[in-house]
Amino acid sequence: MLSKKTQYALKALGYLASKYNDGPVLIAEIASAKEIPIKFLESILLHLKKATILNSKKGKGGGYYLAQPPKKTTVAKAIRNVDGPIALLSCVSLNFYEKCKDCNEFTCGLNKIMAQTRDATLKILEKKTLFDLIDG
Amino acid sequence: MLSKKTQYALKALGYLASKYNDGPVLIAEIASAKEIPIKFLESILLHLKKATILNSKKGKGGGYYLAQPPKKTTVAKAIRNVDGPIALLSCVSLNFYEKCKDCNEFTCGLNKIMAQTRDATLKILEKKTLFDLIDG
DNA sequence: TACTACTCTACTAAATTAATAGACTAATAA
DNA sequence: TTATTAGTCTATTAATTTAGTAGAGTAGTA
Repeated sequence: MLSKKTQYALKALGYLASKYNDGPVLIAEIASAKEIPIKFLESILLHLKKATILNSKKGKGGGYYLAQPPKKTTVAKAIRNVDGPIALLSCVSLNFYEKCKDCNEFTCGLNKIMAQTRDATLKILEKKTLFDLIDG
Repeated sequence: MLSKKTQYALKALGYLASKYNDGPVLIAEIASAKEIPIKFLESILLHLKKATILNSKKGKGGGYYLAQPPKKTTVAKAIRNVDGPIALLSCVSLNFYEKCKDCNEFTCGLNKIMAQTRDATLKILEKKTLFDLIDG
């Protein structure tokens, strides 16, 4: 399951995608539109900015906005940045790989199943973008 | 990511699948073969028994064994029994559904994406069985 | 009837997740 | 140039989940 934090992140990104072209959006506006605790959202947005998914503008008229057009950022990238691995096991993760301490990946039945699952999941999440997160 | 508990469960089930026809297997044997803390494994196996995935026999010559032939139990069923939902969000879970408090499922972009992901994942995990967990 | 092995309850420790508080810094517009 | 607005950052806390441990009890089998 995705963490609450990731759900908040995706909701916020969907909202910002829908407001793309409207200039910076206040944290407070996103928080109230999507019912996210404002301070928690603040840290999430900051994190996404460091990941170059978002940009921000300070001062009056400032706020957060997508660093690129909505269709340029995949949902997979967003999830990985907040939650980490998408795969169900570290030993089949492409971006957060870690070897199992005691099992041989060439003979491990579980490894094979989870690798297939990962592929099926990524086939979708690597194609979906922030544009697809816009409600409608 | 699957919890450690679920990983242990799947490893143990794979081991029992490989020993199907050999009669009951001792908890201690499974634990040492798969490097699982024995007391922790004990509680996992008991849980799987209550879920009718395993049976056990007490006394000398006793132990745990699969309640059905390996190909009769799906990996999806095993995961659900230990970890709970396979879907990435409760609002798209088939077996552990819970409504999001504030979003409309018909218009929610995230919901649609996650439902697709769930379908892709289940297409695999509902077909794979404990037989596929056997190392080789 | 003694031994073996599963059963069950309760507890604890560690890690992760979720959320909050508050001081600080930078940009903007008047 | 200064008041205001809004993002930045650090630290802390609370809640929940996960992982693992201990030990007494019960039941089946040879």
